[in-house]
Amino acid sequence: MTRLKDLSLKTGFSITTISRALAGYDDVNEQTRQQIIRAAQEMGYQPNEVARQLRAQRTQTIGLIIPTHDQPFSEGFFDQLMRGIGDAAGESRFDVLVSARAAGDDEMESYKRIVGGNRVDGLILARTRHHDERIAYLRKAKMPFVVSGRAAPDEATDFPFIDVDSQAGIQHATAHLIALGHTRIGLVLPPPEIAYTEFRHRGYADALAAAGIPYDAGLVLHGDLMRSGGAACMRHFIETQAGLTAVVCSNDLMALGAMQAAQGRGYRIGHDMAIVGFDDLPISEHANPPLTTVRQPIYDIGRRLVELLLPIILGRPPQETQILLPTQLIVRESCGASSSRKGDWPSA
Amino acid sequence: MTRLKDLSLKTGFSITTISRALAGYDDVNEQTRQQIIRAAQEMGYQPNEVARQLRAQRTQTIGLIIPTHDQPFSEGFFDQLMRGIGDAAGESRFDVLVSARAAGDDEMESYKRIVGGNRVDGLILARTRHHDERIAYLRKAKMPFVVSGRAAPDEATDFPFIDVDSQAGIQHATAHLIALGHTRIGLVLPPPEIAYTEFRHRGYADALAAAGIPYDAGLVLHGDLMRSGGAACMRHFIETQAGLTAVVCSNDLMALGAMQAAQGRGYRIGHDMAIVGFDDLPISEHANPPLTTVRQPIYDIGRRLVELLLPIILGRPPQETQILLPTQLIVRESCGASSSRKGDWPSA
DNA sequence: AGATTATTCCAAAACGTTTTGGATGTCAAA
DNA sequence: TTTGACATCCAAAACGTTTTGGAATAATCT
Repeated sequence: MTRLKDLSLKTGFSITTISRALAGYDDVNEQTRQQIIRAAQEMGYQPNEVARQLRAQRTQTIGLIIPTHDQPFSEGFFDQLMRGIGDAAGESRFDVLVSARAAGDDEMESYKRIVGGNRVDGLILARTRHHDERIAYLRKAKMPFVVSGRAAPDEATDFPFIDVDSQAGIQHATAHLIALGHTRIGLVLPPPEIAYTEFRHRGYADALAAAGIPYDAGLVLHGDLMRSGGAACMRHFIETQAGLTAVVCSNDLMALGAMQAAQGRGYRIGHDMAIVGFDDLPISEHANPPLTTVRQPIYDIGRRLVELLLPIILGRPPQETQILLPTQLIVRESCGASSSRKGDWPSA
Repeated sequence: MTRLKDLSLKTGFSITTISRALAGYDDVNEQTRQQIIRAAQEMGYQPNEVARQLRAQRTQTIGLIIPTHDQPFSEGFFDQLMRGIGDAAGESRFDVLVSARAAGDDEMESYKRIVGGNRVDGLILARTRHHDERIAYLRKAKMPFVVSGRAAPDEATDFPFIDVDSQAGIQHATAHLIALGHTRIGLVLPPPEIAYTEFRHRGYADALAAAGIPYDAGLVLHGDLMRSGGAACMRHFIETQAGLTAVVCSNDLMALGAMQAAQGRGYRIGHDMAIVGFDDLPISEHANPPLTTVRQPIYDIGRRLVELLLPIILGRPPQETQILLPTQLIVRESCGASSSRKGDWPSA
């Protein structure tokens, strides 16, 4: 690769002048500049970004560490998030460094290597956990970061985040089922260690309380956010909760798993079993039957994470650094609302 | 952040000795080494990766430039590919630099910035195009790269790649429809500029020829690889090709779009209209009805791209650098094979 | 003319590593 | 007592930039 030194040799000007000419400083003669630019083009000069990074102590790069083995993003989720992040970053000429946690390697090691190793100017965190040690670490390291998802309701959220109001979202979904006549409604939550789990739990409880339906702990299970978890929970419901007619799942993948499991036991989704999900993945519209779900704007979340992070990196943090987006209930067939038998669900 | 210099100040040893102690050289006294390691831990030393990169002229990073605005990856596709890439890269302690092409920015600029800027040790290319200028550039720049998808059949494929045998895949799918009794079968191809388009075209033609069915150019359309394109093609088929009873789509997204369009016109998929796709996205199993499709192992392709690229980067290219993986026909309901009315499709 | 001000250029330092090529001191062998 | 051999350490160079703080020359003003 051509370096400034090569251009210096070729044109006879010093490295300093070459650098300044290309950077557009006005203390270089216009004729000289043209000559240098021509030489740079001829030799196909591209500045060495690594050297720039070292010198400037900035990388023009955003980091994203993705969970992969234990709890991968839902299919269809990462896609959209990454696209939002990539688009917004690209527009500001930032790149995205994606690191998958090496198998057998401690997750924090990845963070320390990337952050301590000065590979990024800022980081995007996904899937907030209780007393998240990653957040504590980043704060101590003074590395700019934004988080997708706030802390659990009983913990302080003293960091910038983008989140959806999933409590209200689940509440709407549950209330919708109640309005359709359901009274025994199951809830499949994410694993307890995930911060947003409690918001979804509360949204469900809120809706029951508003309708005067007693809360039954037997109707609440934790799944693994994957299809298999949703299926397992549904089977458990079927075996232990005879009068149950509807299930709220904390994400679409579990809802799809639950649908399959119920269908496997002879239930007709939207007829003798209602199911709603959360996310509105592209999948869900095409599910069989199409899934009623709580939509969160994943692509947009990706974009806004970057739009929030960049000013923080540049030292101009906006006033609003904690952003809660609304969700939207998308009613399709899996809840039975658009079928003919609306309102006459069997009671327990 | 702590630097070697800080450790030097603290322990009294030179920067050289610190560096060599931590790197495990045997020309440093064991007691000294322990002392240095202890100091490094106390001060939370993390080597500056950027400085390392500059010095070593290696980045331990793989580049991936994703198409985003004009022709984004299918939802569910990038997910899996990225996970395969991330996992395999992580296992070898490589990171992945993902760059989204900035809006209004020429795509080649992204490549030049990343490659010429020395930001990566190697690159993964997706979506080979005809006479792909990216490939020409990378070869000239002597940057290691691997490609997901070979060149079009009439062009030389003189580069390392992983691909699936989509010609055989489409042929199987088409033959399957023929075996079910279909004779007028539509084909929705990818845009003509994509290299693999012609393979899919040929697979379709092969199957027709083997069954003695004449090829009809009116039954072949190009879509945009997105849902909308599949829907548009299906509507066009319905309006212009009265006797058509089946459509082969070049990816699942277009198949889903085609399904919706046909359903919108009153067709019952798997009964009076058969549809098959290509990819086997997670979506497809849950489609309504479940989509018959040609499965390609996307996650595995991601992994193998990395497993092929890394030895090339390290200067030990394997013998086999052009890998063709088999596909698998996944028969579900959208082709009608598993319905009761097998074999009695109306003829044109 | 001499003094000031522009204009145009550049040497050297710095960013944080790793590696090269010794330097220094110690100990055993001659 | 000298000579290697070995153990332990380190100064300096290099990776390719950008920036600092002038230097040299030419143009303009008293």
